[in-house]
Parts: sequence; structure tokens; C-alpha cells
Amino acid sequence: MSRNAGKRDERAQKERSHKGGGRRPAPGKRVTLKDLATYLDVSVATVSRALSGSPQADALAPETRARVERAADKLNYRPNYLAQSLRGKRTYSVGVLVPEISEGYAAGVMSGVEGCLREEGYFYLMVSHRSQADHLTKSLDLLRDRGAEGFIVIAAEPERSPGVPTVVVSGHRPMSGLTNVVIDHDAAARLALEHLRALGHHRIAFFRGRPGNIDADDRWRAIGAAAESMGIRIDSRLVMQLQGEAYGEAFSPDGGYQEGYTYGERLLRRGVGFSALFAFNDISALGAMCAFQDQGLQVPGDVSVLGFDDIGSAPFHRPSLSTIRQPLRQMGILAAETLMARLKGSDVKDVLVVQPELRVRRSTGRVS
Amino acid sequence: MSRNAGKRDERAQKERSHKGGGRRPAPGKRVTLKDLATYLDVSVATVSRALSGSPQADALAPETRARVERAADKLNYRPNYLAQSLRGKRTYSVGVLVPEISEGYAAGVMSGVEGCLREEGYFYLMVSHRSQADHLTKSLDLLRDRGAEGFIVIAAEPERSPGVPTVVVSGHRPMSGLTNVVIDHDAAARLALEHLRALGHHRIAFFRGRPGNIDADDRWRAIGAAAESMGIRIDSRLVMQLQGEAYGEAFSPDGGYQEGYTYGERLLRRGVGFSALFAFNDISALGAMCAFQDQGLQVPGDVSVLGFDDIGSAPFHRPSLSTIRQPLRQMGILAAETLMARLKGSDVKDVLVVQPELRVRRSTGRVS
DNA sequence: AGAATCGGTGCAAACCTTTGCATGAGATGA
DNA sequence: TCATCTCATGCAAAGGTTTGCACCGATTCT
Repeated sequence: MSRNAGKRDERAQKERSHKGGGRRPAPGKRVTLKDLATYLDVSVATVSRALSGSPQADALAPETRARVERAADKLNYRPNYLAQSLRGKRTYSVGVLVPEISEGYAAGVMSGVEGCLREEGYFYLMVSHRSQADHLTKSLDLLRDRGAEGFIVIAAEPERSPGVPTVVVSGHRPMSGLTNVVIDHDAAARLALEHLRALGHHRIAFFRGRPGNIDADDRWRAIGAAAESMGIRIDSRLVMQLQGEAYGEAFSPDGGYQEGYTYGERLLRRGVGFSALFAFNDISALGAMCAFQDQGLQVPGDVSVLGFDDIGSAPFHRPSLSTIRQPLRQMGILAAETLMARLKGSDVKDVLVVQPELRVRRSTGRVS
Repeated sequence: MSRNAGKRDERAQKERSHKGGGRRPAPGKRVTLKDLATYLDVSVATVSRALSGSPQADALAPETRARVERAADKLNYRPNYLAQSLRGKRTYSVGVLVPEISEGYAAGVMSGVEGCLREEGYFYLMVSHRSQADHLTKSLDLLRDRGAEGFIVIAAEPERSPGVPTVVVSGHRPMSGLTNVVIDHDAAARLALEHLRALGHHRIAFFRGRPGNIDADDRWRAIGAAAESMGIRIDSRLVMQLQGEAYGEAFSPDGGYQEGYTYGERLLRRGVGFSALFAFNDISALGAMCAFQDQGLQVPGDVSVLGFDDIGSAPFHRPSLSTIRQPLRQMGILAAETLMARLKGSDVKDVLVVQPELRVRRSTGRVS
């Protein structure tokens, strides 16, 4: 059983002809360092060092190293990730928490996150929190148990600081060891209201985000502030509070459109005049736009509609949708980069603000 | 150093008052089985068994078990996933390969996959393959190294059988140890063409899927077969081949709309008359619809447009889009369930066929 | 009373890798 | 020729868990 030393020549021959001397491992199983070691008749330590690429490798005889590399290649050795991580205490994976996997906002952000993480050699475990706080908390624990070195949380706010570096996209609540990436809501509100005012709108209707939504309150506050500073009066009868049942048992991605449609109709039925609607997001804006059109109104002739987000289909509705663009992908990139920096121990800002942009299309027009 | 037996009473007292006797582990580090064992003055084996929930646990004295459970609770023990997996050779995670994370088709399927996997206690590692075969192959290897017990591949086809149970959504190529979930393309083609013929359309234009698309060839074949059997002639001048640069360096989710728009215009410029368009998917259909409208045509008065997929916004365009519905979410559920079954060793079908549905809305109408 | 049985625990190996320290052989210098 | 140094490699522990087997004391049967 014990390794017998001083068999260099014989061993070398074995390797060349590999006629079962240092017998090849059983076919089904994965090749381990030990397999390689017995095959080459060296110690596992040597094999590990040869393959590690670490400074330790330089201490080895170049020839040995080459032999090991050849063998590893030939036997198709693949390091055991679990063992490596267990030993090294690194997993190179992070957890990503999204509201719902097929949700537009999250998907946009993720398109940025994904590329960045991959470049850094990180993998991610994804879980949807469905905008439920307890769900989120539990998932964070589960993922940390699972070795997540950090988190990116999208459109939700952790109750308490997770034990590891974390970036929250659209987070507002400051917390230690955590970075919030937020859009400048005040700028967004100003952009929107100034655009509408420039077109002559005074009586503006609003869709407020549903209560659980992470952006809802802040944005609404910003709208209030901007309106006040611009001398625009907000008529509470023209403010519709979205409910967003979308995350219930039977989530359906088109729920948002339907809700916009419903609230659009309801708005008209109130009989309070308005010439423009500033919706909470594009989806509800588009739903409302359909409702208006179905009631025989012209958009933007009779009523202008302004969305928020700038989803992919916005230019391809008729009329095309004017909206406040959120640079979702860029926010994702920013989040991922920041998390990587945090993981490397660089210290980073506690809050990163990105700027919205006004996209003027055809759904907003001069008041008639 | 060796554990001294026969200290029951003393030990019990320690536990109650835990005045540092079985000293609590250092605060910063995670609590391990060993910590628990020294704290309680039993062996790690016992602690493991008490917490394992396995049949072994029944062999323990109920009192011991309760003591361990209390302690685990008090010290907030969390099992080390890496160690468990290393030992047990189970990781309870699977790999999911999507074309692009924010892509509509994949997102729809994922919404089904996600819920099912979570219920079974599985996590998933997601990677996007960007429709590139080499990318896919490498990712499969990487994920397998990472402990993925199985794969769900969406909208791509592995070159060779991955070593582990796999389900391919929209896969066509049969392979050992692999299940394909496909839509019934023949039924879809018949549904579409019969609908259009019933409305009096004879001259029908088509968008073919871009070359790399996994469904493109099969669907086109099915369309050809259906047309032939129905005596409908396909004019090659009315067939546009989408290119789908969407997955290039600068992927943008709205690329598909733009492409549909472009090809819609091009179709008109050819000057070959047609009364209906059957597009490869909803996105390109909607793009084309905009192009037609911008050229002053009425949809469906002058030309009918039929999509494929039934994306969430389809009912909320004007006119609302008639389309062949693909039950994406259901396909995702099916895929996940099948993978779970495979992992449990049940034997499952090699191919699962789901049925498309015709959704008649307002973009298709009687030929004038 | 002695033997067989059984219930409750502990020991130690195994999973695979990494790495500090030790060891051995050969080379160099005095 | 012997001590010293260097270079290449091996030993063994550690990381945390699970589990087959062995063990010990107590009960039960004859």
C-alpha cells in the first residue's frame, strides 16, 4: 500500500505507455488528485501544487510540473469545487434576489448584472422573493448557508443587514455594509412634470405604485415636491393607487397591463377632467392608454400619457410611448461592479445615484 | 484532550447554566457540529444524528435528541452546505441555461421552472449561452464542476449529452439521458394557416426565424407541410429570413421589434402583394405591424398580422395581436418536473409535446 | 447466575483539496 | 571528508459532515 520510492525510470515508462501500471481510475467516477498521484507515482501534494497555479508551483521541478499537466489533461482531471471551497473558504458565487424572474424591471437589471459577474468568474444563485419580506429574509439565510459571498437584491429591502457584502438595487434605507443603487427620483419627477407643463398640462392624473413597491413612496414624495416647487396642484381625485395583485398565487406577467387598463377606465368614470396621465410604469401606462382609446379618446389629442421605465416595446405601441427612462441595465452593471469591489475589500460608497432620462415619443402632446 | 465519560449530571448542569463550562464557540465564526458536541459533551456523531432527520435519528434517546436540538437552536447552528455536499455527493442544485436573461421566451419558461424547483428544495445556477454552441458547452462543463446535478437548457441544443440528467426546452435532437420538451409545430402551423384561410387569405407572407434559433427550422418545415396539405402556395418572395443580431455584442431587448419593423418595410418595398403576415414571433409581428401602419396601411383591413408566442403585451397593442400561444410557463413546469423525476431515477419519456393554442384578437381579419 | 439481546453512543474513515513543515538527496564550500 | 545549504517533494492536518461498525451497560430469557 505504501508508496515505494526510487522508481523514477519505471514510472516514467508507465506513464508513456500507461499499460495499467499506475492504473487508471475506474471509468465511471471522476478523476481526483489522488488518482492522478497514484497514476504518476507522486504525492497528492505535488499534483495539487503543479495544478494550482499558485506561487507554490514555482518550487516544483519544471519537468514534474509538465508531467502532471500532461496527465491531468489526458485523464481529464477536473478539480472538485466542493472540496476546494470547503478548504479555501471561497465559493465564487453570489446570491441574486429578484421579485419575480420574468418581471421586466428585474430582467433589465439582470442583463447588466449577468455579464459583469461572469467576467469576474462568479456564478450566481437566483431566488425570487415575490416582494414578501419574510420570503426575502429566509432566502438570504438559505443562500448564505449555501456559500453566497455576497448579495444583489433587486427591488426589495432586507430587514436587517445580511452578514455579507450586499448591493440593493432601488434600495433607499441606508444600512451598514450595504450599498444602495437608486435612480434620482427628484430629477425624474422634475423631468416628467416639466415636460408635461411645457405642453400646457395643468390637470394631471397619477398612478401611484402599489404599497409594497420599493420605489413607490420615494417617487411619490419626489413628485409631490416637484409639483409644489413648480406650482402644480395635485388633485387627489386624480390619483389612483395601484394594487398590484400581480404577485399573488397566480402571477401573470400581463397583470400589470390589465391593472393599468382597469384604473384607466376608473379614472375616466370619476368624471374629473384631466389632460395628462403620469403612470407609475410603462406597463400600467400602456394599459391605461388602451382604456382611453377604447373609450373613444385620442392619445395624445384628448389625453397625454407618460410612462416610466422605457421598456423595450415602448417605441412600438401606437402611439409610441413617451416615458422616463430608467437605465436598468446600467444599474445592474453598477450593482455588480460595486459588489465585486466590496468583495475585494475596497471601500465603496453607500449610495450610488443614477440619472433618469426623458424619452419624448408620441403619446404626449400639446394640450388642446 | 480525550473526552471523559460519566459526567452526565455535571454536564447537564453546564448546559442549563452554560457558565462557560462547555465553552461557547468564538463569536465571529460559524457554529459547527464539533462546537455543539463539545458544548454538550457528546460526540459529533450524536449531534449529527440528532439533527439529521434521517432514520438514524430514531436510534437516539429522545432526551438526548431534544437536548441537541435545544442547543442547536440556542447557538444558532447552521449546517455547512459545502461539507454536507462533499460528503453526501448531493448538492441539490441544477444548472439552467438560457439564451439571455432578459429574453422574453426564456423568462416565460423560467417563471414555471423557478416555482417547481423551489418546491423541491433545489437551487439553480443560471448562465446565459447567448445562442452560441461553444459558450453552451463550456458552461455545461463549468456548472457540472460546480456540482449541478442536472440541467435545464432553454432554446439551445447541447452538442453532446451532458453527463447528467437534462431537459431541453424546445430541443429537437433526441439524445440519451435527455428529455426534449417541444411544442407541436405541426399543430401550430395548421392552427395558423387554417385561421388565415378561413379569413380568406391566400397570399401570405412569412418571417422565418433566424438561423441559430432552435425552433426556426422545425417550425418552417411544419409550415411548409401544412401549406402543402392545405393547397396553399408559399411564394418565396414573401418569405423574409430574420437575422436576429440581437445576441451580438450590444444585445438590446428591443432589437427584435426593430428587426420586425425593418423587415416589414422591406416586405412592402418588394411590391409583391400579400394580405397577411405570419411572423416567427410576437415581437417581430408587432414591429412589422408598426411598419405597416406607418406606411398608411390598415391592420387588419389591408393586411392581417399573426404572431407567435402570446407575450404579455399582445392584448394591449392596437390592434391587439392575434397569435399562436405557446404555453411557456407550463413548458417550464413540465421541464422542471421532468428533471426532478429524472434525478429521482424514475424513467421518463424522451420527448414531451405541448399543444399550441390560437388566440384570435384584432390584428387578423377577413380579407377585403 | 450466566448468556443472549438490545438500546444508546462513540470511533474513525471517507469525501477532496490545500499548505506549513519536515525530509531526503545532491551540491557546494571549508 | 564533513558540515552546510538548496532544491524538490512528501507527510499530515485541516476544513465539516455522515455513517458503518464496534462497544458498553442494562435488560431479558433460560
